[in-house]
Amino acid sequence: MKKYTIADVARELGVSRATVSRAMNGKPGVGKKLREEILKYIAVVDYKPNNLAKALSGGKTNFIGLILGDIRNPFYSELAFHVQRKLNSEGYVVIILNSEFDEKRELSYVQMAIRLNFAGVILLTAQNGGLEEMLTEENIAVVLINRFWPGFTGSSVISDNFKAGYIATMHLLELGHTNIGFISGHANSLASHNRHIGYVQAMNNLGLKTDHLYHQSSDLKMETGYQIGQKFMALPKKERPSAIVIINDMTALGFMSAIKEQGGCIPEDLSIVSFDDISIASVQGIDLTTVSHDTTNMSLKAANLIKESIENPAHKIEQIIINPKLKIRKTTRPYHSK
Amino acid sequence: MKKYTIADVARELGVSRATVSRAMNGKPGVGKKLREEILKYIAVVDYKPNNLAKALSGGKTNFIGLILGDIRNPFYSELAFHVQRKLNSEGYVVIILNSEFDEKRELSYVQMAIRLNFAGVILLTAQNGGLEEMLTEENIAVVLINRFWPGFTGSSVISDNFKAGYIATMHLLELGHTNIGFISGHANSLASHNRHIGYVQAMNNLGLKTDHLYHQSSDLKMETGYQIGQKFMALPKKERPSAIVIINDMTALGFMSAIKEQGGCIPEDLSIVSFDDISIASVQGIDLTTVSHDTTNMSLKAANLIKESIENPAHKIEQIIINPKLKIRKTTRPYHSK
DNA sequence: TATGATAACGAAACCGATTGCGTTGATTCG
DNA sequence: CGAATCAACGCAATCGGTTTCGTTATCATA
Repeated sequence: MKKYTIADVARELGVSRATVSRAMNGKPGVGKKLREEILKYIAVVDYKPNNLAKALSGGKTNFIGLILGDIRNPFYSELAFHVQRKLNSEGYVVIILNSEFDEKRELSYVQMAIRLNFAGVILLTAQNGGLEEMLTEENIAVVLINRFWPGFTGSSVISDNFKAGYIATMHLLELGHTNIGFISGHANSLASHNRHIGYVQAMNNLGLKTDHLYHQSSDLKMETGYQIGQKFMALPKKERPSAIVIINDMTALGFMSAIKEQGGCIPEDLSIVSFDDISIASVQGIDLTTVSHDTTNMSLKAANLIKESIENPAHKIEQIIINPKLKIRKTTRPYHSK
Repeated sequence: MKKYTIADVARELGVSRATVSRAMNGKPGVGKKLREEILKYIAVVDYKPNNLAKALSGGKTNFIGLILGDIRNPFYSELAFHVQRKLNSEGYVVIILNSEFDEKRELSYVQMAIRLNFAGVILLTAQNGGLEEMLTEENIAVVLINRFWPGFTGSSVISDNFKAGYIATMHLLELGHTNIGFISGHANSLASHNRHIGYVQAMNNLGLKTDHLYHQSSDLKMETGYQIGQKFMALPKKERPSAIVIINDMTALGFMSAIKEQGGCIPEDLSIVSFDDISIASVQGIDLTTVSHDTTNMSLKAANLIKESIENPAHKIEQIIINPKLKIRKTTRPYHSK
C-alpha cells in the first residue's frame, strides 16, 4: 500500500500542491478542466489526504468525540453504535471516551479534544462540571444529550425526562400503588433530576407526599443495583414500598436479581418500572416494564445536529425533545394489600 | 484555556524549541539543570504537546485502534472498556471501531489507522480478510484477540476455544444428553471454528457422531438468536435435540427468549450452554450456564501486549492463551426422556 | 490598441512538533 | 598551554497539508 502524498500527486500532474488542495476541497482558483483531471487522478491512485496534516494546518480534524459514562451500559453502547454508524457514513471518525462518570476524566477528555482539534464533541454523561466556559469560547462544535447547562449555546437532544418520570409513576398509581419508592441516579444528573420531579409531580397530583418514602441513589451500574437490592431485602417488610421507580434498566436488573436471590418475587411482592428500554429488557425472563427513549432516533438526531453545527457554522440552534414511551411488560402488577 | 505551543514555552524560557522537545522526551542533549527547569515550567503552565504535530513529524500518534464487531454486544463492550481504561492510563487514546462484521469496513478502518499513523491496532473481529500483507509490512503494532492467521508475526491473546467447546459439551454429556445441537458463529471465525471442533471431539469421545445433529449459525446478535429460536419451535418435537451449545450469550439470550415465548421451558425441555459469560448472564431470571473467558484478564493482557510491541520494537512475540471456565447456572439439567 | 478587471495558477509561509547537523564552550589529556 | 573531545544547545529542514499573496494570462471595455 503505497502512501501517496499531495506532493506526489502534484508532481505527477505537473501542478503545484496548492492547486491540488484547492481542487480537492472544491475551492475556487482552479480551472474546470484541470480540476477534473486532478480529481480523476486522485480517484485512480486512491489518494486520501492525511487528516493529521490537514488538522494541523487547517484547524479541524474529522474526529468527533463521544463522551459517555460507561460503554458497558447498553443504553450508552446502543447510542454510541448508531451515532458512530451515522457519522462514519458522513466521513467522520467518532472516538468513544468513557468518563466513568468522573468529572476529572471528562474534563481531560474535553481538553484533549480541543487540543487535538476535534471537529466536535457529543456530551452524554450526566455530570455538569466546569465545561461551560471552556467549550463556549473554543472553536469546537458541541451537542448535548440528556444534559444541559444555563447559557449553553449549542444544540441538544433531550428526552422529556419529566414526562418519563411522570408516566412511569402514573402507571404505578393507576395500578393502585401509593407507597412508591424511587432510586435516582447521579446527584448532578439532569435526567435523574427531572425524572424525579416527574415522579414527585405525579404523586402530588394524587395528594401523595414523597418526603418519607423509600429513596436510594445509584451510579447506574448493575452491581450497585444489586447492592441496593440486598439492602432492600434487609428492610422489615412493612417498611418496604409496594413499587419502585428505578433510574435505569441496569440498576433495575441488578436490583431485581438481588430480590429474587433472596426469595422475593417480582411483580408479586414488588412492582418495578425503570428507564431506557435496553434491548435485553424485553427478553423473556426479564420482561422489564420500562420507559423507552427511542435510542436509535436520539442517536440519529444527535449525529445530525453535530454534523450540521460543524459544517454550517451559522446553523440555527435546535433543541430536540424526544418523547418517552412506557413499555408495559411483566414487572408491574396491580397493588394488593398483604 | 490558553493553548501553549512548544514555541511559547521555548520563547518564555529563552531556549530553542529543539531543547524543549529534547527535555520533554527524555532525550540527551540537554543539561541536567536546564532540563529540570523546562520540565518544571511545562508542569506549571500545563503545557501538553499537540499529538497531531507530533505524529506528523515523529511518525506515530498515540492512537490505538480497537476494531471489533459490534459494541452493543456486551462481550465486546466489556473488553473495550478494560482495554481502553488500561491504555488510557498509559497515555494512549483508544479508538473503538465497529466493523459490524463487514470485511470491507474492517479493511477501510485498518487503512485509516495506517494513514493516520496509529501506533497500533487490536483486531477483535472474527473475519480473516486480506489484512495480512497490509499489516505486516507497515510500521504499526498489531495484536490479535481470538483470531489468528498463518504467518502472523505479532502477539495475540486467544481463549482456548477448543477447550471451551469441549467442556461445554462435556457438561451436557455428563448430564446424560446425547442429542446435542450446535449453533455456530460466523463462517470464518476462528473462535467459532475451534469451539465447534471441541464440541465434535467431545461427542466423538463417546462415540457420538455429529453429522446429522441440529446445527445452525448466528451472526452473534440477539435478534438472530430469537429468529433461530422461532424456527426451532416450529420443528416437530422429535426432531429437536435435548440440549444445544450456542456460540455466544447474546444469541442464547435471543434464542431462549423465543423458546419461552412459544411456551417452551428451559431447562426442562431444553438445556443450553453458551460462551462469553457477559455480566447479565448471571442475573436471576437468566441464569445462563456459559463458558467464561475472563474478559477483564483478556483485555489487560491485550493492552499490555500492544503497549509492549509499540514501545519496545524488539519485544518478544507472545501468544497468550486464556483458560476458559464453565459457569454452571440454571439453563442445563440432567437429561430425562419425554 | 492600451488599460483594467478577473480568473488561474505557483511560491512560500504556516500549523506544531521532531531531528540531523553545525556551533559553542568547557573539560581533559598529552 | 594547545589540541582534541564531548556535552549542550541553536538553526533549519521536515512531516503533509492549507492559505495568503503575488504573478501571469485572458478577456472585455473604452
